[in-house]
Amino acid sequence: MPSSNDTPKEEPPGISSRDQAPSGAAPSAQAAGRGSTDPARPGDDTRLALITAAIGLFGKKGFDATSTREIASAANANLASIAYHFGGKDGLRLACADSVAGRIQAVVGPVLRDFDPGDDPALAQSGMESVVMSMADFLLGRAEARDIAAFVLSEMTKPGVVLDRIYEDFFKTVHAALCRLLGLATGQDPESDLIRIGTFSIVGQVVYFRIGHAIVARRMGWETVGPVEIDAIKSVLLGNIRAFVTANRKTSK
Amino acid sequence: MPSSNDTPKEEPPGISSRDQAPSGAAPSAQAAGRGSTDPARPGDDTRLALITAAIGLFGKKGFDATSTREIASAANANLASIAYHFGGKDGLRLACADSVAGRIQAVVGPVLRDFDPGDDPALAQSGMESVVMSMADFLLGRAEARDIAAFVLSEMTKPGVVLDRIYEDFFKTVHAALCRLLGLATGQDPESDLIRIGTFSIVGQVVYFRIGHAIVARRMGWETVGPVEIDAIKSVLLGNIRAFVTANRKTSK
DNA sequence: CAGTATAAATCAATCGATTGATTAATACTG
DNA sequence: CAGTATTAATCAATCGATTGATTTATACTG
Repeated sequence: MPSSNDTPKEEPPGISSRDQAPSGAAPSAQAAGRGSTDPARPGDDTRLALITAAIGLFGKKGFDATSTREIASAANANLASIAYHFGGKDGLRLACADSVAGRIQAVVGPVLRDFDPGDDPALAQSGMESVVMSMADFLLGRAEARDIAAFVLSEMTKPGVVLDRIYEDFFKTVHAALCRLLGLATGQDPESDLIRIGTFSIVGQVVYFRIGHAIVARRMGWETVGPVEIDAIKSVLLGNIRAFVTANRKTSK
Repeated sequence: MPSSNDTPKEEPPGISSRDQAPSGAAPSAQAAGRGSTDPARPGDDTRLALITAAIGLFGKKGFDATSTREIASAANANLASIAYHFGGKDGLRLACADSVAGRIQAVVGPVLRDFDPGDDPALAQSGMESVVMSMADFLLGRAEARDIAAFVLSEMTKPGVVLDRIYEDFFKTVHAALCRLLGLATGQDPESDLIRIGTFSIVGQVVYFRIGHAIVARRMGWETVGPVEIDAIKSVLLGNIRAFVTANRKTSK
């Protein structure tokens, strides 16, 4: 038995590198539902169940308020499986960040990539509007999205590895794409302070209605935030986007 | 030993009712720095130190991630003093909410109360603008305000007694006052959905730049968020307010 | 295909450390 | 001295992590 046992034991899978989308042109079916064909390793069930349960609990109660026993119980898994699959609670948090970033990227990525406004400002504006409206639907509407959003937002305030990853994988790309649209719609430089900050101010509104939805609902006299209430919010958001474009449209010169 | 020991023990001071601003026309010096004159009970030093330390730690690390020992140590107080003064960790959280609500109310309350735009839309708009600009300065600028804001925002997501109190003491009043101004500026009904949601969308932008300041700074290439960067944000926010008023101004009719 | 060896994954049980809370004794103050 | 306030010490409970054993799935061999 050698004494220089530097590596912990036998390196459980996926504690140091990314877990999903392992290589460049990987089979995209891995992150999705249930790959019954090829790369369905037996432990992936537990992996996914743990991540799903953790995102929900982290979003609802916060990271520190959620115990590993709670997560394992919600995922119908054993307590030790967290350490086995993710190296520990922090590894699970990171895996949740990857999962969230990957899922959102899978939804919003193709839309932003395939949508080419050319040089048509009106088309760019309508693209911007539809993206923001989709964001609002996602953040305010679906119950599963609430957990994801709450998890991301809880990680947004505290700097760390999770924030780095979410930023690189999601925020940077999406924000830059939106700046392209808004810049084209207004005729401004997409990377100007006005457009970059303006884009933040627009998406910030959507985010706020998720964070403060309890306060908003109370002030509005809403018992729940259903489709009708979401439409009311979206109506104002849409007006704000158009007001921004109108107010900041560069005169032809 | 009696068996029907319903009341916990001997009811330490201030676990059930409000502690600060006990009556209506209370001396406003109590919440402020150091009342060396009259109602300075000996234990108030520890009380205030605990609340201050707790707000800072709750804001920075979150409620659940902050231990009572950490708070007591930061406040140079004994661990048991938390239970003595506030009945427990949850009581301290509630006292923090009271303190925050009281302090903000003391700052923003008189401004909103004494400012009477009459029926001048232009005056109402400039009032709205200055209030939002002050909010931005407070939330983005001062370091002490960051803890307060972070504490409030961390409590905003999870319903509970703290949220109730903050809402009643702060959000409801301020939001209604802002709606008056925005309604007058646009000529719309201050309690219409448009104005109420629109007001949320405006203050939501300010809040977002506090929550997402790490992401914003990274995307903008800012190393720190100093006065220059705050001015850049405020410039866009000001433009958004004016764009909202312009876009939603009711034609005289 | 049968039989064995290896690896991956799950399991119950337990570890030391830390949590919030509580106690009894002491110090301060008017 | 009486009441308020602070202190050190201790409580049961729970935390994240780890262990060794066990089960399950895959690979190898003849």
